Amino acid sequence: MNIIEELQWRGLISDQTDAEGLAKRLAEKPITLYAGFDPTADSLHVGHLVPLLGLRRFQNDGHFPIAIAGGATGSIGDPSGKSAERSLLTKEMIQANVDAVRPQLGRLLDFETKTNPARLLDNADWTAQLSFLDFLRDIGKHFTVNQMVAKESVRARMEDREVGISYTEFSYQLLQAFDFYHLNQKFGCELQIGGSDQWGNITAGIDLLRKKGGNYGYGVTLPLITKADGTKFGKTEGGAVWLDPKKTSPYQFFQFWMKTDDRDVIRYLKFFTFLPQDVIIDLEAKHTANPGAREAHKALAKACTDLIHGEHATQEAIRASEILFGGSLEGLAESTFNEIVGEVPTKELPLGQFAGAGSTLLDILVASGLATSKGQARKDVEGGGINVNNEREQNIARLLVTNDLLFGKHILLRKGKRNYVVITAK
RNA sequence: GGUAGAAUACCCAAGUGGCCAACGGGGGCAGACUGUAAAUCUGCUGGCUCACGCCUUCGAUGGUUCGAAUCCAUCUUCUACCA
Repeated sequence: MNIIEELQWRGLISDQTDAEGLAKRLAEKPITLYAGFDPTADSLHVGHLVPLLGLRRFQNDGHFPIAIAGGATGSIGDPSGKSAERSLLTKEMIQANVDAVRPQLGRLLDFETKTNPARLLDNADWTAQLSFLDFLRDIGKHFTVNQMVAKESVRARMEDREVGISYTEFSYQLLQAFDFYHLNQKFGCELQIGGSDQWGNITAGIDLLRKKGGNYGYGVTLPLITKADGTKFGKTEGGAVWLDPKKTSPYQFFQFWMKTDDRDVIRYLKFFTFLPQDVIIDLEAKHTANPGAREAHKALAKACTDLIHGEHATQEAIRASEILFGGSLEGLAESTFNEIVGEVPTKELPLGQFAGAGSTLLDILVASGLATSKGQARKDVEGGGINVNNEREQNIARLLVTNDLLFGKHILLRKGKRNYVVITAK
């Protein structure tokens, strides 16, 4: 099975230019391809994984991947998929974001291999020093406003008279096209992959390749990840699910995948893991036969966490999950409990708060972040949603005292089924 | 620039002098059932309080009134039609 068939089987091809030509080209010899990632935040999130893993899939098949941290494009703002103009980030923020995102991009690609090493570049390197006049003469001349306006991302914004589109964002597609051209000239890059919202930007690049250099380029877009319940993929109560362990801990990351809707889990295995076909087919059979066993969920969560945080962190996340969802804390060894400290959101409070009469459970709930106000905390307790050390507590007058501390220092609070916070007294 | 209309809690949306912390829907949180799933049913959904109650909130500011989301004035922002 070749790479395209593999991607098709996984449902990872949304659209492609010249499918026949690309298949033929790939069969001849390894291709150089790229995908761009604009540093809009100080970390990538799970939504970025699809194109990033896409690069890796090509690399695994012997091709040369290039990941672009978009220091230049990120400073302009891509209008694709955005219903309103975004405010610009400062140059300092962009640089900080690029610095943060680079190692994340790097981690998923292989730079060491002798046969087809990956490259990691910042498009600011070849865009920043280009003068405005040169850009207009060398690049702008090859585009008609007519075709630029026809792009979905631009048209949508032009039709909405309230929001409109700035000249800055309008120009985005030219910058991205220039990237493709530059990479084509310098590294012989012939293929660009990206999310399905990137179609217009990719074809703009292919056009530029042909008009300016007489070269032929290909484009493949990957699907937007959807959820069975119609909500947006990659979001939780706390916002996006980040790859940075400081923003989303490995335990939380692991749990994110564990919570996947049954209807989505097989698709996600195909999208987000490198597990081979036969393994996924086997998991699908098991999942269909006995969904309650959650075999597919476990495999998905493990594979994804391994990939992003490494095996060691994954084992800790699995261990913490087993402890927390395994049942009673009865007879739990301190060393075992310590495994979940820091994995689960942990809040340190002064030991003095538990001395003597102690503090009210309500206050501690607010301090832990599990409840947003005392009123909310009271309702949660009255509603039976709060567990202290895994035992339901419905008394709103409950005080937490030294005696409640496990091993003299911890209290395990839980709201609902799976929102845990470890309180550590110091 | 002129005329008419609109602005309500996370979102949509009722309310047009006291019964309004404000109907209803969505979303969110929790409970039951389960499998850390989905669907379904139930409760909650401004803050403080054990509670009576108190405080803050209906675009902004000022006013009328015993009493205002509701009436008046000014301002701001949006919408529609006209220029």
